[in-house]
Amino acid sequence: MRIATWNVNSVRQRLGHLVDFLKEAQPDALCLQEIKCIDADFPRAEIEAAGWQVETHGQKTFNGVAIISRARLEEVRRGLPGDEADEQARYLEGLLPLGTGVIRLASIYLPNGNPPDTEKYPYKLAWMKRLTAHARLLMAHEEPLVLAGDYNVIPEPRDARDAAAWVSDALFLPQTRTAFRSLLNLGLTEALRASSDDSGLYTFWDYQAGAWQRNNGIRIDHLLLSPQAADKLAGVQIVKHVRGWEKPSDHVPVMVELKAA
DNA sequence: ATGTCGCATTCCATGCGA
Repeated sequence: MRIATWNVNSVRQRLGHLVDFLKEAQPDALCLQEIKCIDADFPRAEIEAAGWQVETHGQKTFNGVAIISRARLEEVRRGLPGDEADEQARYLEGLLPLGTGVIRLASIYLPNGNPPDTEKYPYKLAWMKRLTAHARLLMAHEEPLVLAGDYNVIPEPRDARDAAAWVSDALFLPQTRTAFRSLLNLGLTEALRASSDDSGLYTFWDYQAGAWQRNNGIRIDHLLLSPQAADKLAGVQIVKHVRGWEKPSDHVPVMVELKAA
C-alpha cells in the first residue's frame, strides 16, 4: 500500500498536477494540505473520474485538508480535538482497509507559527500539544497508524540547506523542535529517517529568491508511523521532480510503501 | 537581494498568509 502526503497550496490551482501525480504514483491514499477552499468547491468530480474517493475538511481562503483514497474512508473525524473554539481546518482522520486489517490515517496541516512574537506561535505550540494528546489516544489502539502532513517543523539542522537562516523561525525554534520530539517520543517513527540519515533531503522550496534553482530547501513534510505501521515500512520517497513542473506547489509529495501483511 | 504565489476585497491595486 502506498500512502502519500502533499501540501498543494490551493487544490483548485493545482488540479492538473494533482491528477497527474495520482496517475503517475498510483497511491492508495493521498493526504492533502492547504486546499484553500470550502468543501463544496473541492474539484471532487475530477478526482472521482480518475478513480479515487475524496473526503474533505475545508475552509474558506486558508488551510483546509483532504484525504484522497482508492477505498472509502471510514470513521472519519474532522478537526483536531482539544479546543472547541478552534475554527481552523487543519486535521482530518479516517480508517482505511489494509489487507485483512485496517490502517488509521490522518492528514495534518500544522500551524506555521510565524512571526514567533505574535499570537501565532503560542497557537502553534498549543496545537502541537493537542496533536500529541490525540496521538497518544490513537497509539493506545495498537494498530497501524500514519500521521501524515505538513508539520511546519524542521526537525534537525541537516533538514535545511542553510540551518543558520532558520534559527529564529517558528519552524526551527528550540520549543518547536522539542514539541515535535515529544510527539515522536510517544513511539512514532519518522518514515524518512527510518530509511536515510542523509542531509539534503527537502520537501519545500520557497517561491522566492530562486530557492528551487539554488536547492535552498527544507524538510517539513513528514509521515509518522505507529510501531505497527513501522513494522510494515518497505520504502519512502520524496517525489522531488514535481517541484520542477510548471506553476508548481512550493511543497512536493512524500510517499511511503507499506507491506500489506 | 524578502527576488513569489494564492486568496479576497477595498476589485485591475492592495493586504494577508505563507
